[in-house]
Amino acid sequence: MLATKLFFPTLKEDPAEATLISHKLMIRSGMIRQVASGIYNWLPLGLRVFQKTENIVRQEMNNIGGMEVMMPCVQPIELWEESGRWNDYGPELLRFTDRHNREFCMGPTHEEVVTDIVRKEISSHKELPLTLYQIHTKFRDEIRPRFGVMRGREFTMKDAYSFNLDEASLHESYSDMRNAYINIFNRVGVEFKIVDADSGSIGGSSSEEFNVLADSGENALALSEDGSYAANVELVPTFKLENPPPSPTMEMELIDTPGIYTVAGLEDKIGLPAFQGTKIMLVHAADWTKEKPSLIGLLLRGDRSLNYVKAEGLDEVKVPLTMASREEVTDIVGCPPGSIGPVNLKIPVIGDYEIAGLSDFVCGSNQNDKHYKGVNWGRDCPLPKLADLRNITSGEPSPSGGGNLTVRRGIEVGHIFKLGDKYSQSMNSFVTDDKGEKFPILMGCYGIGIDRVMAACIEQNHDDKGIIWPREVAPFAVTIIPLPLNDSEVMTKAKQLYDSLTAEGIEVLFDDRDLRAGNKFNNCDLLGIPLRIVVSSKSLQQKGLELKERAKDDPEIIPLDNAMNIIKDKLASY
RNA sequence: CGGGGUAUGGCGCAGCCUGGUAGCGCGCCUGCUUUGGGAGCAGGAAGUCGGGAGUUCGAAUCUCUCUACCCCGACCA
Repeated sequence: MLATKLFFPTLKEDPAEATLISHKLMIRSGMIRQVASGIYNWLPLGLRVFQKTENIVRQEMNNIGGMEVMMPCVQPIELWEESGRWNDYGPELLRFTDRHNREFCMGPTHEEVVTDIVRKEISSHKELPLTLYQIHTKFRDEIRPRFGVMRGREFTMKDAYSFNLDEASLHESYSDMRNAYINIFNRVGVEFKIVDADSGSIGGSSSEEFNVLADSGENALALSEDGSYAANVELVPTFKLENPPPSPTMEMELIDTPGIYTVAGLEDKIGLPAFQGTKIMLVHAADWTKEKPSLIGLLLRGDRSLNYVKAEGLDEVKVPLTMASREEVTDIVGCPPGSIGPVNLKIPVIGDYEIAGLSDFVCGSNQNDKHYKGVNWGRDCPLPKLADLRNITSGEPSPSGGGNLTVRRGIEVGHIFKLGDKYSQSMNSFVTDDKGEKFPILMGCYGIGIDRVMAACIEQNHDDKGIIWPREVAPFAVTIIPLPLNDSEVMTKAKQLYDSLTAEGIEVLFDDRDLRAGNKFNNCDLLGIPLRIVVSSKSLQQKGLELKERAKDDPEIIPLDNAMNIIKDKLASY
């Protein structure tokens, strides 16, 4: 490919709309441009990387016997009513009507449609197991799209679905898929962790997430020292305390705390350590209705954060978890949020296990601008019902016993689920087994966000000059820069090398643009192409070429007559 | 949806407080020089100042309103 023929509008400066490094670099290198919030154009250079990523996924899916299909983006309401998700899925599901006033949605995922295919066409156990997949556009009307294609509304997902007769077969499909994912992410060139995960709105029994480790990640992962335990913090259990709290040493006392409505505020202004404080979150109770709002308080130690998944697991709490509005709190409790506490609170409270260990603690007084200090369970306020409510933090012991946990950030790029018979039951997808009995087909579903993988890959592979693409996803393997353009020997040799590499199936960007060398070098670094070859009159005098790896600082001179082999070796080792 | 912010040539920004001629850098076009890490000089083109309404002799600037985009929170590949 000649650089003069490639449309890749690069930017010297960071675009104003981007904050995340991968987002900035994708725009600056001319890979993508935004069309609307969370919706992007893929320009030629971006699409090259996109298709390479897609093809790695496709190859690995085919390797485990997956069969590619393509299902529609637009899906009818009927299928979603059957599965029950027309109600369960919130405003994230983009719904609309056609000219005949029939209702449709843009598919955020394809369980319903794929189940519909299978229930109509498969009726015997002899036709199982079956794995279907597609690489296709999805639409989720995210509340807040951000970070470029990392969290877009329109995005591309590889979604695979396995259909199995029994648990053993499901498990086999699941572990094949798991291995395929490991191959995929290794080939894409990202460092990742597989963690146990919550199965969320998709439903199903067990699931694992593939997370690319990156500080910018939205997931928090708990990893044990010895590697024996890895889970999304949403899932990591905490336990009842063994020991009773220390004996009280203080009397309960009402103190003035004007303008202080947060634990951080107490810490700043009256020097209270956050772990001596408490906080209470008021959420909608299970029997909450608009007409009759009823709330429940969730009490945590001041320095802890509420775990939403655990909270939603409580019978008393409305799902999805909804924080009470300021008005609801004021109406029901009699004072606005920020000064609420368990002493004489009029609504039920569930406390995190850990609060049982507190004595002489500080809490809100249910009067504005005042807190209690020196509060003790039993004497001043009954100990509430306890449950596991909080997120684990770095340094706590692993549930597996394998040392302490470290919490790290990760970008979720893949998720695999055992769905079981959730969709088969609700959508009536059954097969007859060898004894003539009917069983619901067991399903697994397996997703990879293609766009997200690319962004995550850049998060892990860049420097201050630009992207450093891993070999398999790089838009080109090699750039050739002839210097100067008007030297006929340089051009001849450069062209010969270009032709030889191209003939070997190696993708080369030939920079024939009439630009200064510095422009080309900087562009080349920005685009992140693994190998750069400079053919110059200077190096030709020594019968050599200059070769520089993107990931390394210094170039080397390689002999012209052996250049092909050296380049091929370099690429092979990349 | 709650909170915060931004909107001015293609891109990045200043100007707004204190109303009066729309400016800078990069990019773009022409010419000359230069030519290994985002060149120099000279000349040039390009802006409904996000939309609408209002105040005013006069609005990028003040007021109201709408919209879009970005950031922080609840969602997920």
